[in-house]
Amino acid sequence: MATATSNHYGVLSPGSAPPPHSESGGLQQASAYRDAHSLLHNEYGTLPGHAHQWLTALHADSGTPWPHSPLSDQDVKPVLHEGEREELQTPNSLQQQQQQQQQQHAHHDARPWRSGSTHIATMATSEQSLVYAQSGFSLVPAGEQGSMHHALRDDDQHSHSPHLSEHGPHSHQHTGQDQSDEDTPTSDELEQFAKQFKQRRIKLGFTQADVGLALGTLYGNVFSQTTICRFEALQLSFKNMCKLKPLLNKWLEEADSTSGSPTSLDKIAAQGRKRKKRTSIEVGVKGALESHFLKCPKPGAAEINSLADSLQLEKEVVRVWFCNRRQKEKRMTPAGGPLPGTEDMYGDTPPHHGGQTPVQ
DNA sequence: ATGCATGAGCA
DNA sequence: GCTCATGCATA
Repeated sequence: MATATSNHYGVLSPGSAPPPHSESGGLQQASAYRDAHSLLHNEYGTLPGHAHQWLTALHADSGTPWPHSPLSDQDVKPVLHEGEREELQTPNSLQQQQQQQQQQHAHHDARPWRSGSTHIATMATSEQSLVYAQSGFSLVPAGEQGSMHHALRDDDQHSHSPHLSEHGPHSHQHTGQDQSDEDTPTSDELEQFAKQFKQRRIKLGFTQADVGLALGTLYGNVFSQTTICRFEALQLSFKNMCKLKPLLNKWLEEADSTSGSPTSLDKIAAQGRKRKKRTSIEVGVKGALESHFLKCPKPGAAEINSLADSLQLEKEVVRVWFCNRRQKEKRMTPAGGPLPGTEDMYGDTPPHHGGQTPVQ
């Protein structure tokens, strides 16, 4: 509302926006294609020169990696129809995430997610350590990271929302790997689940976009390919992961049981809101921004102004860039995740891991 | 898969 | 104006 720069929306394509998902019929597509695709596609090659990533980013302000509370939701998407599914409609949350913000500034209790299975004493010394710790975990098979896993702290799995996202009349599960779909999962569980989810999804021949749409038909909450992708890649906040997990879990069950039968994939998806054209920030400029970010991850308005001025960018662009940058820091998995040859950063390399395809 | 963007809710 | 959830557009 404040500075709605130069974007004007209101352009809607009522019911037209053709989602070219000509694949959801159950043909071929996804499986093989996606496989190969992602396998040889580690394309964050656009990185200008920031190899430092998360390791260098330590700020004294909000050191805590994931200061969120694992439960709560806020979004009640306006897309649901009055005849849809009532069981799953996320109850309107009143107090979402603001509390966390305060908490994260106020303190940082070094409480690991995993309820006391291991301790993180080694890193609890400073906030910086926490940052390191976070970035540290990337691709370790769940269950092996006894030496040093993420020091995550969630605060309140109780503060509100009695129970929300799921709890349908479902009481069956065939997968036999999941047991917690109603309590707060640990980061390990999330990682594990994400992995299995992706695997199954591909096996069943669904694309990430398909799943996003299906969630809409199942729960009235549509999600984009992006979100599904980020879930699988653990690139969401812990809280967000927790929220999506039950949904995706349910979808898995659905997809599995109805694998083969025509699933009614309808549902409108796009209510076109015209976006501002994506600004492409040049590598040089990006580098400058990152430099500033390292020094000051939270520049004030004045600083943003001068920065924008010297870099010849809109102030809004700079502001958003910093916002996104900060947000990125808080994700479960930094970005790119599995770096080649970086699996034993801590000398804790287990002789083996898992037994299936690691990642794809 | 990811970069930039929008918007809700809050301070 | 921030955080946080989310997604269009794009590499």
